[in-house]
Amino acid sequence: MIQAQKGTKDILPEDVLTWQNMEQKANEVFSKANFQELRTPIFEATELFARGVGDSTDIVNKEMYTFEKSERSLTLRPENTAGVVRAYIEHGFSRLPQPVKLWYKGPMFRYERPQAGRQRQFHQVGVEMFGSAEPSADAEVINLAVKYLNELGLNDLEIEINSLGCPDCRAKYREAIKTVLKPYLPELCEDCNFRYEKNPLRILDCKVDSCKKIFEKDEVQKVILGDFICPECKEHFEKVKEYLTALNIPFKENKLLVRGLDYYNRTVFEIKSNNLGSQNAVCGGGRYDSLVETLGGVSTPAVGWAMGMERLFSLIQKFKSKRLDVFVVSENIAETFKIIDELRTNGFSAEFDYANRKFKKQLDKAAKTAKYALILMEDELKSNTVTIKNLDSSEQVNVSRDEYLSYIKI
RNA sequence: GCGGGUAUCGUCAAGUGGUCAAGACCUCGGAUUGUGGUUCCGAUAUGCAUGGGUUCGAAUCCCAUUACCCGCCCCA
Repeated sequence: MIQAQKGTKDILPEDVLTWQNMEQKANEVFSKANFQELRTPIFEATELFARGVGDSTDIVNKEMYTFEKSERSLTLRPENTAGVVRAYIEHGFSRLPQPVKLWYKGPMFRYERPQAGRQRQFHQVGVEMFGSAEPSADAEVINLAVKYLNELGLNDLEIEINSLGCPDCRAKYREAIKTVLKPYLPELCEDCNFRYEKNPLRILDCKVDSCKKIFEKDEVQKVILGDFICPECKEHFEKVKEYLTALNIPFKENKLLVRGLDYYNRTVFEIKSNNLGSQNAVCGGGRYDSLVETLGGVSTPAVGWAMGMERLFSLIQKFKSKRLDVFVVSENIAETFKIIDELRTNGFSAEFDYANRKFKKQLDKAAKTAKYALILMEDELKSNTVTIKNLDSSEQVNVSRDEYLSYIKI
């Protein structure tokens, strides 16, 4: 027996309505803000992700689905920002009126050990905004995330924001952290020692208790809470917060929030839920002003985010599939087809029994699945009528074939 | 990559070495052949993830493998 592969899942018919709702709401919310959908390929050149996402990240280092085909190295997209940026450059979007505002949805692939809220094939919906370095762009994009979540009925999620500063101030911060933590290196965990060299900012993300204790020391706190960011970055951040406040969006500043992808600068943010288990982020994003240039385009500021749709799915209220409008009960297949076609053409959902069951069984099935039973047995056929039975009220009428449609009220 | 857990019908499950592997839901058939969702009756795993072993005897014990779940890491 061949099964779905580890970390992949079938989205079953019973869940599809809920998924369609997530997609439709995305379209509605983003369209209203004049964001347009962009659909990029599922696979891209491996190099795009190596350069775009950053080769110090786990995503690029150990989680990519990479394969060779006719001497090219290709990779199933592990995220979509790099692909969107590639398309932006390739189609000369920099010549379009700026900002260029895009959104996307679709499957992403990461080779990880699956667990709650983490699959190997998963879906993201995301928003990217190019060409504005203004804090209003950051706020707009966060605003859209919140609007979208609200539309899905999620109102009590925690929003955390932070500013990583620009490359200059980040370098200063990195050095300050390295200096203050240096004496504690032997006490920090193995991972932290590794991070110390590779990405010192991420040390502060560590969940090991003994490490956390060290971060609580006064001198470390002083560095963490200290104002390392330059005046320009600080002003940008202050404006973002001002706009969020104006939008009535509650947020928490989290100085420890550092995102795992290399391309972020200045504003970063996450939206979390307590109902997700250990993978608790539904949304993550931030500003990435250097990525377009890194990938070969003209220097273009940008900001965006992505949400995990499976995580969203587990939080939102599920839709139940609709009851069928009409079930045709008959033993004459040819006449049934005529009626069925007429019903569907007139906007009703309609079905009949394909198994040649007896009258009683057919009505039984109608009662279980539909709002109306349309009876088309010998008597009706003879008199050129149909019997419409309301299966909730049990009322039924016998009416002519010309006017029965008006007796079906949905 | 590391740690923990679980695997019995489409689904949820009982079963802890010895009669034909409970039960429930779903599905299907029937209760004298044109009026239902209730009820009643019946059907449905020679099979207990797979492969070995122990034993007179194994779903039940042992070993290996595989799959899935959960946590770490990382991320959405």
